[in-house]
Amino acid sequence: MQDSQTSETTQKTIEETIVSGILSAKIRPGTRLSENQLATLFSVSRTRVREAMMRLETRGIVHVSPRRGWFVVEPSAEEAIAVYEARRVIEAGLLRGMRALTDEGRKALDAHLNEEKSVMAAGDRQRLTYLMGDFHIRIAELSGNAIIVDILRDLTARTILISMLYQSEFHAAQSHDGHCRIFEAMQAGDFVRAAELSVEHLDEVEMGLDLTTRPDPLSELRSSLSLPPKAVPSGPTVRPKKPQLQRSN
Amino acid sequence: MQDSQTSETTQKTIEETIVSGILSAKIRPGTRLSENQLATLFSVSRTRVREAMMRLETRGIVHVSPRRGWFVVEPSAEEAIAVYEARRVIEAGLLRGMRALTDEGRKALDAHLNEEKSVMAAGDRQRLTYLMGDFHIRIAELSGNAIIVDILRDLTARTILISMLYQSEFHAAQSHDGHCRIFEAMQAGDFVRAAELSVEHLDEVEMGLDLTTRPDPLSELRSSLSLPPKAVPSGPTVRPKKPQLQRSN
DNA sequence: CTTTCCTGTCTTGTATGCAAGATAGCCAGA
DNA sequence: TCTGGCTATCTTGCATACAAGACAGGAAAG
Repeated sequence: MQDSQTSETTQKTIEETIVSGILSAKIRPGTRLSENQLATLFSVSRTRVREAMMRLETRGIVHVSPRRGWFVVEPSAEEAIAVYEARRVIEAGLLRGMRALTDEGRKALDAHLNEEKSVMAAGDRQRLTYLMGDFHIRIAELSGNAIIVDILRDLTARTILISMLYQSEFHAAQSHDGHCRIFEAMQAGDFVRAAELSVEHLDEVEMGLDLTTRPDPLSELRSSLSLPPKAVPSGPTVRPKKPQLQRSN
Repeated sequence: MQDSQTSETTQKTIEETIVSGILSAKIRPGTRLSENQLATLFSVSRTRVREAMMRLETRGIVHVSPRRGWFVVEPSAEEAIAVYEARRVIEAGLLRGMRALTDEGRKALDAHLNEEKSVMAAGDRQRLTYLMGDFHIRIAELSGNAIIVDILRDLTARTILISMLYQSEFHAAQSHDGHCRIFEAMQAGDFVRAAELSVEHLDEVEMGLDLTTRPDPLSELRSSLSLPPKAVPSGPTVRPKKPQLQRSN
């Protein structure tokens, strides 16, 4: 938008570089992000880097271990479940509320699915990872609601980190199929069906994870000794929580 | 949570103080938040204050005008619409996905609604504003999904800022009624109905706004001169957007 | 060989200093 | 009276210096 400002551009660049690195699976969960290294890399002082890190932290993408360093988050199994649930809620709610698919929207999604197909054939896995996540963001963009787009972008980034941690093999064809079916329902104007398909699709992907694989081999020991978990989860929780939201398909 | 750490507590305190100030309508949109004043107020250096501001900025709650100062956001009419739409999407999606209301959940909501009623009678408007927003957060908490709770908390804060800008009179009784109806549907186990009622409720509140009232009297002139808008909207938008999501009732 | 402790180094945490833009108020000139 | 410009002051932007915790590696003691 306003690229005339030199100042603001840099911080956003650091943030967006890291986010897009995650979105295309170039940055793994747990990656250390040294303030000094990033500072020299972007030719700025640590101050600016820190600001970017703080922002990314509130977006749930990085995490700081006090006086040890910044790390790309490694979502726990519980967090993984929460992320998928949040996506189901938002994406289903979004599709269900849609009324029509414009011509440009149809074209954009069609082009996207074609690219998915060709990149899948070409075997460019990083690009494919990016596209697979981006499909959902593109749907959000159709709604024209920037708030939802931003939320889903961050959730998608976390989803990709989750895949890198818990996904043994990448069923790209299956995902692509799911996307196509959602698109078909949308084209048919059946957004209720599209919402259902979206939930099913996310379920499929989630089911493809092995959430028993612990990214932190010490976590079991840690919890049995009732030590604090290694990562600060998300934002502050004010009241105690009693979980029980269920699948809606 | 982890109150043992002195360090981390302070930043969160600044952030949460401001957010809860907004949630209870004690802080108006457009309020200037001077780094120096906050620093002396919380007995920390500007550095910490800045970090809190950066976080609040990514949460869409404050906004910085370069070298002029930090301000609590004054959502434009377009942003206001987007916020309500996002809330409809998320809250409806959430309720629709719920399966059962636990006993504690029922009690919590019941107690909440009772407090709404008594505070409404007592006429404590700030507390009432807080409660009216908090009802929706409490529903999110029933899902046990911390991600959704955080998202809705921030959206609720923005909603309250929007009310302060565009709401001529506060139809508290109507809102309370809406809450009660949602609760009844939930108790009856009819979450589809609860979702519909939630959308209707948000529609009602949104309809009660006068979105033609410009908070910035110069905005019309500004736009006719095609100057940039006075506030940086939300996060970065990567692709151009074509708006058209519609009401779902 | 094992254990313990110590110290050097690397990390973030925090404060502070200075730069630079924005603004308001005043003063001078017409 | 009105207009233009200058300056004093207040704001954030950014870099840097130093504090302090974490950790690794080695030396010394058993």
